[in-house]
Amino acid sequence: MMRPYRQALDILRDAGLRPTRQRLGLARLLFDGGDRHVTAEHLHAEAVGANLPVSLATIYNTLHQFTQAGLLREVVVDPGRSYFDTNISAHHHFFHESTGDLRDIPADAMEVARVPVPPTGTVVERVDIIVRVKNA
Amino acid sequence: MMRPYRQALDILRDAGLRPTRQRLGLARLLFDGGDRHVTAEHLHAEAVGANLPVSLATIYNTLHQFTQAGLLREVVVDPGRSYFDTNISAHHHFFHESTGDLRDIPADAMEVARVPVPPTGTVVERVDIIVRVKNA
DNA sequence: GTGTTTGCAAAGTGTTTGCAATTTA
DNA sequence: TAAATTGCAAACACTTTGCAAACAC
Repeated sequence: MMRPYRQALDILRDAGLRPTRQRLGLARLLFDGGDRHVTAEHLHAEAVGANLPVSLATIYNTLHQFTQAGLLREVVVDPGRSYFDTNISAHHHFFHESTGDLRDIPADAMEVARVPVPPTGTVVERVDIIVRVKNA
Repeated sequence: MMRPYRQALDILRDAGLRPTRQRLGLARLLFDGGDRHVTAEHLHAEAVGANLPVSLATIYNTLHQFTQAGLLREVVVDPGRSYFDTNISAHHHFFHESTGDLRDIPADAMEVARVPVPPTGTVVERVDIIVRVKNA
């Protein structure tokens, strides 16, 4: 698998982030393959398991840098735990609180009729829909 | 203002919660007046300011007991901070990340067309819509 | 009296920060 | 070599827990 390396390199270049070993490795883990939802802890375990020694501090730094660069999107569904989503296009989420399972709902699978006018002096940044599910 | 006391008492009775001084006081702060959004810290400060000495531990206990009793609803909008909403009917929220301002959107002010089928083995618990706003 | 509730202080989570050592360009 | 990045360990914010004292019934 050589191609993902090149891709990761370009992704970082385009984002103006210096392509360090850690960032390259994390970018490959995150952006190779399909859409992913990760927590810092989760990504850290995965990186270490993939022979990419990274500190948790760097994981946090990187997740925030990637988010700021528009490569990731933070999803708030759980108090006290942040999820990051590699799918940055408009879409929504299913969330299973007891399992922590988070998965995408394509934007066109649901539709919001009439977004209300926001409070004076503010503008809408985005609309997040979380469909909370539990075991049947 | 004597009436709220009676109301708070009944609320606790109906919920099967022993009407202690702390719970009565907090119930009055929360359910007297209109809909409110509070954090634990916020409610604690308010209680202490209202001459109701309560420990933060009790605030947390009480917020969870009230939530479990269906008197409050937890709103997840901010990683690392829990909001509790005294409006327990179906509705949605505006959230201003930089100010922490959280306010209700009446259920009938927006409409979700087509809620997608949840993952196998799960059922929809509820649908939360958060309209994230920022300064214009 | 008996079981519940409270409050303190300690412990726990997930996250951020300061700073010296390392790495990149 | 100069500037950016890493990683450790300490610090943080918020929340939970253990347990003895206080309280409600």
